[in-house]
Amino acid sequence: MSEKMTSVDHTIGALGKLTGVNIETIRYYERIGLLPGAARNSGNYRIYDDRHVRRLTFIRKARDLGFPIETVRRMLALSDQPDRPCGEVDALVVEQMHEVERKIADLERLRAELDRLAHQCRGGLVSDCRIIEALSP
Amino acid sequence: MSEKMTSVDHTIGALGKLTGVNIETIRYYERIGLLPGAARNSGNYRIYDDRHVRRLTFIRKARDLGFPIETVRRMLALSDQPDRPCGEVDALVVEQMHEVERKIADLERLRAELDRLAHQCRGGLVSDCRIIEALSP
DNA sequence: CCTTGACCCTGTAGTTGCTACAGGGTCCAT
DNA sequence: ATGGACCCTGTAGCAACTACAGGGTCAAGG
Repeated sequence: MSEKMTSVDHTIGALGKLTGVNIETIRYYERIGLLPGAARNSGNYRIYDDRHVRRLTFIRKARDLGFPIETVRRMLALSDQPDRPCGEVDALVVEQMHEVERKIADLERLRAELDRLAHQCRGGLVSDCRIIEALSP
Repeated sequence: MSEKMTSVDHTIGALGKLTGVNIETIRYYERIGLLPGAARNSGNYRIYDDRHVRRLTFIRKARDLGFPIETVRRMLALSDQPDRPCGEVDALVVEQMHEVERKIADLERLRAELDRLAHQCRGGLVSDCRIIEALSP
């Protein structure tokens, strides 16, 4: 017996439901070479197998963590080379974490600024609105 | 005497330097109707006056606070109607603050997730990388 | 057998907010 | 008059999708 389980085939709609990825997005991933092309049935429908399901699930999880597409591409390439050290993968994760931390810091600064601004409203007319004043030179 | 100060004219490059806005961006703002068109000199150069400087400064500050362009457009429209109440302006600021807070919350969740992931690296081979495992189904 | 509705196909254009050319014209100081 | 800095229009590109338009396919019900 093969050690592989029987592989189920899916149309693009079924794959989308399984992975939570929009159909248009799946086709987009194929177009940019992120997800390998699928076999086609007699009516030219894409037919996906379990490897596609695994790969697209990987992509979705990585995207949900905010990794850019090009990084996901590199991660997939790495995951296809089992004897390379794990360090590069780890580095990508750490870099993404720093990126997220930078964004958080930027937004915290914005939040403080907006908070300051919002508290200046005295409910009068635009002509003497502190918010608009603050944005004017 | 007019109560207006003498208005200085600027080319697009000078306006860019004054406000810290890229020249291409200034032309873009004109194209989308955010900044009014400028007068032209005999060589068809745009010539800006102080009202443009004020308006573009307003735009830049609002954009720096993360307000979407369409919101900036509404704010500018409001600031042109001095006898309307300030409440709508305040509402836009508050909504933007909530938006920023939502984004921060999303990113905090990501950061925690990434942190968890990064700490799983044991420095081995890709074939037994916990990070890649975690992203696979 | 035929129809109907859900599904699928390709290809292209739109989104947001710029940024980057290409291929020209203008201004001014030397 | 010439060189370099500046300006013009128009278009295309970026990220990462999303939304059509205008078709073809499939399976179930009548």
